[in-house]
Amino acid sequence: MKNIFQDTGETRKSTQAEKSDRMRKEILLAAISCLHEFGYHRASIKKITEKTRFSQGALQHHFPTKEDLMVFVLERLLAKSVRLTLEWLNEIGEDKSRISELTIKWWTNQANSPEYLTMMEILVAARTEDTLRRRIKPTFDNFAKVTDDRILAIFESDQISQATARTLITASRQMMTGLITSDGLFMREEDKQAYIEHWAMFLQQLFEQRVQEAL
Amino acid sequence: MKNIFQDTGETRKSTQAEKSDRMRKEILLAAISCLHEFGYHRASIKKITEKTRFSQGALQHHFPTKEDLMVFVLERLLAKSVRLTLEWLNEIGEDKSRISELTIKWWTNQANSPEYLTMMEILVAARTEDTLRRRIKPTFDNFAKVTDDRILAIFESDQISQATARTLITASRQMMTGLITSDGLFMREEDKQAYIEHWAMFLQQLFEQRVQEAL
DNA sequence: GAAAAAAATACATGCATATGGTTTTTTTAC
DNA sequence: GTAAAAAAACCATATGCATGTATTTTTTTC
Repeated sequence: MKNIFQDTGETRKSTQAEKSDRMRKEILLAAISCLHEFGYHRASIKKITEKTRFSQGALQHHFPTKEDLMVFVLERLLAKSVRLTLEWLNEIGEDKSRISELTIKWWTNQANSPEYLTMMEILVAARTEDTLRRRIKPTFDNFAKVTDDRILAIFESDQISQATARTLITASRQMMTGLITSDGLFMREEDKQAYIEHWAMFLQQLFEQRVQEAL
Repeated sequence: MKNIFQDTGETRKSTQAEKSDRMRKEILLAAISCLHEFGYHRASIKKITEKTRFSQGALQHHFPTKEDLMVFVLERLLAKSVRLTLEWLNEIGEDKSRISELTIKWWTNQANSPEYLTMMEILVAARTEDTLRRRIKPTFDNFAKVTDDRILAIFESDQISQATARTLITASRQMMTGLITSDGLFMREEDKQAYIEHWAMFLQQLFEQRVQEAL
């Protein structure tokens, strides 16, 4: 809990809360690293602990169960993803001729990153872990709603229909998800990059209704 | 191994080989069921065994390690998927006005099936399990090559370029993969269906170069 | 009926989660 | 400033499960 006396004029910071925050941050980074390296089930509490300066007991003081930690990790990662995605959508709204460039950027900065893979690991596990799935559902519903609203707002008075814009943007994200979790496993990095670039160019032309030349 | 005496005139069948085959088939079904229900890591040898009429020792006589079994399951599933996908591509080649209908069919019969989810479970696990990944790589490379060749052949002399056709078809598959493993976790079945139908209609119009009206 | 293969049984090993109690550090109150 | 209280961190361990091995029994094949 934050120090509620912070704005009473006192210069003294809440050391305990600070330490706690720093520890949770360090645990978060260690957990992401392990999930990315070992996958959900082989990312054990022990391995995560070993990547921090702390003991297993200390970690389990903050997160009594592994599921608690995983929910925390997913919420943090998804919050960041929401922020970046909204910024990204705003950039598209400002200048729709940059869709191609921005799609490639989203791939490079988001989809093709350890953090995104980490989210996928947790999500895939959540399919078969009922309580985990129930706990992260609200976070995800919020992500879906917030981004969806923004897409609708951005393409409100556009040539392209809102439904089409939504389908294309959603399809792009899902496609990249598929590309990192399965199809991309055996592809070379440069082939994935080339594929994304082709897709991005294609999207640009669709949004500009110049598809005749594209085909 | 098949009985090499089958065509010597003897009516007696190779009982042992037959039993062995039937057993592997039963194990395959049990493994798919467990992978679908529990995910890769919680689908234990014990649980799989309990879904068959056999003992754990019997199963481990056929598949000494869990990885051996997983490789077998993936190879069988992927072989079936290759067969269905080639049939599907042929249908598209025969009548390109059915792309919309056939895309929905591929979703219903393939992507949105327990077998496909099972493959995804193994694939996601393979990202972080090095030896498993190495063992299934050839199978996957073959899938990629065979389907790619067929796509190129089908769109050889088409209005739409081969590269574009390949990108769209690959994107469709990757998108569906993303839809079942992550994005779709919290979507209602009918919303996923509606989404796919919109995408399918969209694809159809792209392939027929009537995108102007679609937007 | 003997040899080989398949199937069942029992078990050893290792790891992962989570729990209980203990020590240390930090905060609060006098 | 110091003592009590609370929080954080640590340590040891119980419990359970999963994999894989070794041995025995049954079935099949020749």
